Amino acid sequence: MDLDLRKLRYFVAVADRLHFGRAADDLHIAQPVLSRQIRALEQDLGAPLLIRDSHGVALTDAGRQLLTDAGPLLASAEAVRRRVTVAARGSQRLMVGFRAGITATAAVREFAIRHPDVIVDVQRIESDDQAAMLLDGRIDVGYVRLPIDETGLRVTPLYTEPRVAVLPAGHRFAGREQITESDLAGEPLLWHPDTSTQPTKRPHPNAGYLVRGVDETLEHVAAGRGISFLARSTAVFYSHPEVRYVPVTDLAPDQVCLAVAASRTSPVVNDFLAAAHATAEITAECGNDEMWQLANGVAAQHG
Amino acid sequence: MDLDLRKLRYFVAVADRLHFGRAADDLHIAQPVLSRQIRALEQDLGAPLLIRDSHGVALTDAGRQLLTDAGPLLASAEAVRRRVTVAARGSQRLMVGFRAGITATAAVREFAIRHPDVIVDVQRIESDDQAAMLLDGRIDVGYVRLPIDETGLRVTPLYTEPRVAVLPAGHRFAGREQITESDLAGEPLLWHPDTSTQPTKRPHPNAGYLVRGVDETLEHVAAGRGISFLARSTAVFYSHPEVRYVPVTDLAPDQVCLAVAASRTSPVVNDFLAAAHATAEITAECGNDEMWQLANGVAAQHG
DNA sequence: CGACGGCGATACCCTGGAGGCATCGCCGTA
DNA sequence: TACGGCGATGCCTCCAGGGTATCGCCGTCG
Repeated sequence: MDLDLRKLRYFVAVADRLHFGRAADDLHIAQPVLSRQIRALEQDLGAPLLIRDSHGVALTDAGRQLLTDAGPLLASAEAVRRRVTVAARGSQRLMVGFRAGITATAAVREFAIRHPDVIVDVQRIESDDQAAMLLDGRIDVGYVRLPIDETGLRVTPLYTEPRVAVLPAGHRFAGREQITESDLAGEPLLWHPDTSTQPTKRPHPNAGYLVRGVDETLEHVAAGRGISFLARSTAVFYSHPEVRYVPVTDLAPDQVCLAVAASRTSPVVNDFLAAAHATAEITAECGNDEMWQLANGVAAQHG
Repeated sequence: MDLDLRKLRYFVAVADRLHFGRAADDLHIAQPVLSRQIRALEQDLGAPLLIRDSHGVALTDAGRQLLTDAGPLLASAEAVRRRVTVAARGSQRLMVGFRAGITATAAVREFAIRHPDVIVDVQRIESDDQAAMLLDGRIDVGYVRLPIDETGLRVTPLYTEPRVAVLPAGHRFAGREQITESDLAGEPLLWHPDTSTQPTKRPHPNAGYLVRGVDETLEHVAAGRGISFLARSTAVFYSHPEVRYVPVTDLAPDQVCLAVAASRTSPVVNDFLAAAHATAEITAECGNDEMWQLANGVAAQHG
């Protein structure tokens, strides 16, 4: 009658690996159990999900459909469990996520006027799981940067800010006042894997380097493994002795948005969204010209 | 580890009735089973959900949170199952829902140019479950009318149309060219229950009459049980010998929107949305002045 | 060409959970 | 004080989910 979320989780494991034995290892169960559970799921849904033949395991149409749907459903279930256990503790809590360079302070302060009883936690988030954290309830509201997979989310734009190139200190453009995108044509670019999309797990072209978060980006750029780009406010917040920032005049600006899970409806969340929109200009100030020049002066003395 | 959707469904039944015995009847299981299952769920979540004392059963904070979250989660699970079984049949299908008075023909035709292989089914929907049908996958896209609970949905406005009063043929204003809202002050108004919000199941003030859908509305108005309002295009499509439509000049217009489940992402759905937006003007024509005058002339001869 | 190894399926067993029925304990009320 | 309503408990059965051992198929390699 009802879907069995455990079987669904098992199916996702098999579909990801396309291999019963290894999936069973991942799940810490024996392979025959997994084999039977998948068959039971197929019977339950009345549709074959996998094709097993001598060439290995492949997905059917129904299997592909289930794979795309199962992740969000499991995330929702996780979010429900998380919210219930939080509600059981009695204290009203709101977890706000923010990408590097964004300060939620103004919105939190504004929100606290209306809800002095609600405890607001803030947590930094990264591009590769910003959507997942919203969907599975680890954060209630997120200051996110595009691009983001909007599936299951409600995303509203807040403001934009220019982007800067991240160059090693010895780079030929490192001292420039500004450059254009075409100046950097052919430069090796660090690849930021985005696991928020389908977890197809193909190796990314960084020759094995995992680039996640700003600090790591700066390290890799400093090490000469490639260049990267950052929103200007992020560049204001992070400096590195071996790294220089140079504005790129013709690069599409970075879009900062507010995001919540679409299924999430609560007056507390709505009031925070209102507060965040009301204080958007203050939030945007972190990356304005003044802050940029100030930080740039500091950075210039740094090296 | 994973949430058990069956226990969740059981919990919703108990929370709705606030009575174990009756909830067990609803679920067609014995009361002791239900009692144990709820305890198991509480243990599983690590939080008490219900307070049982001599005064009956009440929800805790955690229980309230779970009740609000459980419905959408169960609907999502249902949607997943439905989509998988449809995908298993191989044929690409798209179910389009539309409220009374709206014709999806133009969008369907436009969509068919791009996707001749996709079978487009259309189905009329009502206000009281338009959101639920989107959330549990019975329809993929909906031409809906506001108000609608946007939780878990992606709703984009299409067009607006004026609204008309629905009056019995013998009403003192039945022959008027137009009236204002204040003219109808004090008139008994039919109440349309909206089960899409919390199913609190309190009796609605219609003295026992269930008013659902346009045809029933017309019957009740004709019987003199009250007056009602309809979007003009709906009035164009439906006529009744004992009922007259009169434009209300100062009533807020009816907003027609497109809606999809927020978790639903598929190129087919997106293409239909694009087609629907592209043909919005054609769709809106059903309620324009010309159609209205034509229908009104017919209706005048009708009586 | 036969032996072997990888991999999913099957056989069989054990335990725990979900269902049923009968009954208890509590409490409000007649 | 007796009774009735209601949720909890005790006890049984049965099946689903977990394990181990093994089979059957097939590709590969000596």
